[in-house]
Amino acid sequence: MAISDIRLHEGELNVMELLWSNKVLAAKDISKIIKEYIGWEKNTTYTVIKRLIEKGAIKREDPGFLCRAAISKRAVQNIETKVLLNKVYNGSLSTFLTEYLKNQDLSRAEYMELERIVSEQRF
Amino acid sequence: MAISDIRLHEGELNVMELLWSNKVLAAKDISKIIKEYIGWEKNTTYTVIKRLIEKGAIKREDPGFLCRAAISKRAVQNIETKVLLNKVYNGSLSTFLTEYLKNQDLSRAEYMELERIVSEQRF
DNA sequence: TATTATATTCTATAGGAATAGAATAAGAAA
DNA sequence: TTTCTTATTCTATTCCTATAGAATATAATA
Repeated sequence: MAISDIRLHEGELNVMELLWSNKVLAAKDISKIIKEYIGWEKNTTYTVIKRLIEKGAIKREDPGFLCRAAISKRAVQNIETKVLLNKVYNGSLSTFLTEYLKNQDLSRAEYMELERIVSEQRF
Repeated sequence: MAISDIRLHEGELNVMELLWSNKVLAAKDISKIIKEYIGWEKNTTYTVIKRLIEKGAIKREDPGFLCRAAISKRAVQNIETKVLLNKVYNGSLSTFLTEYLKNQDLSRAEYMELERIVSEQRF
């Protein structure tokens, strides 16, 4: 599966977020952390980890059942964003901005923030 | 179900797009159009229409099994966008712009277009 | 009105996602 | 090395999506 085809959903992101901030984590520790913060039974976490490995989003290293992200957060952001743009904005970032901003009630300060972001990125 | 809870997926959007551009359409016509453009069997389309009615995205009017969108495209765009922002951008539009733009290789012209959009919306 | 065609509903299958119990394997402790 | 605990895998349930065949109802027409 090409990286650009890897789609992750809510549940899987819980695990990935941990890996994105921790480089490497043992499956058992992931399951403990998630048990604590999200409440999943360890089995649930293992099942999700398994699927993430199958999808190619996690690399498993042994011994220790160590998990390492095999896809960057940035890549996931890009994929998900493209999916959204294609889904309801005609695939276009401009359309997105035009339409979405219309519906938001941003303050003047927020607009200035956006302007700043756009112009900064330009360089 | 509150409108803001209505999430639509690809298949359902095929139908909704038709309704957003046509005000009212009979189910039978929707099924013909979709059969032609997407290839779905009429039964498939009817099943999807049924689900959309259950979800509250379509209002059915009889006689004639007329369908009318009960949720605007704008609303769907907003919902889906919020979902994306929450999913991978921390719920923040600024984060989205910052991160996403980093990964795009936009031309100078495209940036100017974005700047224009943002500053126009401001008024 | 009997027949045919079309519209509509019902039912069903396969697959993915969410969730976790049961079973087993491996490591720690006695 | 036996026992207990923890880690890991297997199996299963429910729910949703995608898809459409079969069945029925309705409308058109001969």
